[in-house]
Order: sequence, then structure tokens, then C-alpha cells
Amino acid sequence: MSSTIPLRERKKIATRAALANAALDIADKHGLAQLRIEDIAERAGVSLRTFRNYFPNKEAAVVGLLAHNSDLLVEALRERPAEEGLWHALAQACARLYPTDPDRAWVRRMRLLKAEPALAAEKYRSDAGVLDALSAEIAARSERLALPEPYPQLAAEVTLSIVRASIDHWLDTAGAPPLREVVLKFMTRISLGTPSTGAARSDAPTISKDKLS
Amino acid sequence: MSSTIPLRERKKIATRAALANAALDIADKHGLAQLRIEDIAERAGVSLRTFRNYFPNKEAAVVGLLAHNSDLLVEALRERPAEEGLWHALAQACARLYPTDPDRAWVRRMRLLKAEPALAAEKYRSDAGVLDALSAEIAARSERLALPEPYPQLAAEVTLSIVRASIDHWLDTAGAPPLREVVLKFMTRISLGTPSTGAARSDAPTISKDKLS
DNA sequence: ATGCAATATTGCCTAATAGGCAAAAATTAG
DNA sequence: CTAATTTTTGCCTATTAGGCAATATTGCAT
Repeated sequence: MSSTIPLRERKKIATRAALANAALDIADKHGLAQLRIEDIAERAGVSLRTFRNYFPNKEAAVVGLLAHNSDLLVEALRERPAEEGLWHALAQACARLYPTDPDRAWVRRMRLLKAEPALAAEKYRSDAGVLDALSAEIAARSERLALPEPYPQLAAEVTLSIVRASIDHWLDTAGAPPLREVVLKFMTRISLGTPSTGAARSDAPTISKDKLS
Repeated sequence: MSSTIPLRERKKIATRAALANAALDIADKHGLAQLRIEDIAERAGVSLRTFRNYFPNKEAAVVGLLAHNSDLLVEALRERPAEEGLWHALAQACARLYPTDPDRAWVRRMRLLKAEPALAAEKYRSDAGVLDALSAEIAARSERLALPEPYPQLAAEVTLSIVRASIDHWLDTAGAPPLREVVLKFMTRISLGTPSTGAARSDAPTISKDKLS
């Protein structure tokens, strides 16, 4: 009944989720140092060895499915109308990622990532994949603009950094303004000029001019 | 003759450097997978146990002193004249980091970081420390401007991401334009508006209003 | 429905990592 | 020179990491 996805796939996804949730629960309750993969596997109802088929280490398990979550960003961008300006499209795509504030588990996970430096590295690894995908999508999107080669990567890197900063801030403010709005505000506060439009060029000086040496 | 720094300190620094270099050499030659901390320690002339007093794992050793390198960014920013506009000061500080193109060891290290995801993740961990320091310095610097709280973090995050993108690009182009120039170009291509100046706002609204859901 | 092929799980095994603790060695201070 | 720090080291055990082969599960074609 459920789907076109074969049982095998669904089971893998379920196992993966179970492991990630188990890892999150234990790490959240007892701290990352006390987290042993043996306990994760047990709670998820698989063997220790199976854990290793899914994740290389416990940190990866805690970070869990975050990478997939960010993959949505690439999708969201792809769905923006082609005529839309790149930066605007990026801002919209980012905002669409959080139509509503994320659920508790996600928040717990992100808080943990903030608290434990060891997890930060693992999170980055997952972000790295997104960076590449986003970079590629930006390149495809702006192909007709004939943007110089390094540009897509720059845009992707900056965009992700803004999303990171937004989430960080949102976590600190206990969700005072919805995440969606924080992201939008931050995205519009940074502007990215393309060499062709020169948008930023006209802008940047206004900042620097008066206060400049 | 040498310094006011006591012998003990200097020895620690030397040992740390020796370990980092040993790790780089081995990883570079035989690949990260073949890198064992035992070999690193041996090549550096210390016991395996001592390695552990310096680095938590081999990845950290390969990344080595990069964090310190980035600390210089904070210093460089602090040295910019107080009257200078923030974004301009940041751009200058970044550029000053690379008055001349970095040495071979640094390049080898960075290339390795690009090639091995595990190392990229570790580098990010070290960047996290820089992010905090930079954020704090920006906050201190722009205190008198009474910038809203999340602003320094945003600026720091974006700045670091631009530096990362610059280095990445520079590595790819085999140093065609000097790194210093790449950084400057990228920094000026992004502009960061403060709420007070509203610089970016003039750009942004065209974006969100009409096309928004 | 049944059997074959593909894929996932598990146990077994060994090497390597991680880190607490205390003894020994080196450096600094008095 | 001696005492007090601080660093290095060895010893020890728990945990991690991952190759390999046996076993179980699922998918597909007949």
C-alpha cells in the first residue's frame, strides 16, 4: 500500500533513522563521552556490526540525517523560476526550507552539535556534500549568465554560512522570530554581486566609503 | 639571544610542529588510511603516548597548526584602524594574511585537506575556534556602532566562508592570480549591509515582497 | 508459489585508537 | 643545589574500526 519504494529500501531507511535517534537520545541524556556504539546498536535493535554498515562512527550517527535535510536546499533552488535572480532565488530556497519551525528532535540535534565540538566536525562533513551539490546547481542555473568559474562555489559557500549563522542565532533566541524569518533577514542583509551586474560593487562602497580610512 | 619564551614553551611548540609535519609527510606520501599515529610519533621522535598529549587523533595532527594560522586573522583585524568600515577592515585583514603566497608545506596541507573528507571535517573544527574569536573581535570593534547582536556572528561566518572559497579557488588555479588578490576580489564581491546603513536593504526588498507566498 | 539472484545482517577476528594513572625525566624557581 | 612544576613515558584496559565469510532476508522471474 505505502509506496513504490521497495521494502528493502524502506527498512534501510528505518534502520538508519532508528540508529540516528538512538544515538541522539543517549548522547542527549548522558553526554557524548558516554555514548558507545554498542548501546546505540542495542537500542536500535541491530547488531554492533550492523551499526558499522550504516555509520563510520558514533558522531556520524548523532548528526544522522541532517545531510539529507540540507539536500532539500538544492531541490528548493532547482524549483525556483529560472528568470529569478540568483541571490533572490537562493534566499527564497533557504527560506522554503523552514516553512515552519523545525521539530523538537531537530532542535535537540542542533543544540547538541553546538555543545559538542567533536560533532561540529562531523556536521561539516555532511555540509561539505551539500556544498558541492549546491555549487553544481548554482553553476547549472547561472550557466546562461556565463558567470566566471569560481563564482558558484563562492555563492554556495556564502549561502551555507548564512544558513548556519541563522540557525545558530535562532537557537540562541529560543525561536523568538521564526527561523524562516531569520534566514530571510540574514540573506537579504548580505548581498552578492556578480561581475556582470556589478550589483555589489555599487553597494559596497556605500558601506565603506564614509567610515573608511 | 633567542627569546623571552622559556625553553619549555619552545620545546612544546617544536614538538607540536614536528608531529604535525611528520603527520603531513606520511599522509601525503602514503595516504591518510595508511597513517598510524605510532609512525607519526616515531618520526617525530616521541612516544606514542606523547602524541596523545598533543593531538586527539591523527586528523588533528595533519591539520596541525592551521588554526593558529587563522588566529592571525583576528590579530590582523585588530590592527586595522578603528575608523575603518567593518567590511573593508575585514577585507584588508584577510588580504594581509597572505602578503605573499603561502609556502609549499601549507599548500601541500591544504591540498590534502581538499582530497580527504575526514581532514576537511577536522579543519572545520579548527575553524570553529577562529569563528568565535573573529566574532568576538568584530563585536568589540563595532560596539560603538551598536550593531544588533547576531550581526558579528554573521559577519564572521561569511568572512571565513569567503576565505575558504578563495583558498579553494586558488588551489585549483595553481596560483595563477596570487591568493591575496583572489581573497580581495571575493571579499569585495560580497557586500554586507548593516541595519544602520541599510545598504543591503536597497537591494533586497526587490526580492522578497512580490514573489513571496 | 517456488527457487534463484541480489542484498543485508551478523559473528568472528585482529589491528589500531583512546585515554586514565603513576613513575621517571626535564625544566624552572628559590 | 634542592624543591616544585611540568612534561614525557610506559602500562593497562575499554572501545573503535573494518575485512571476511556464513547466514538470513528480500526481489524477481518463472
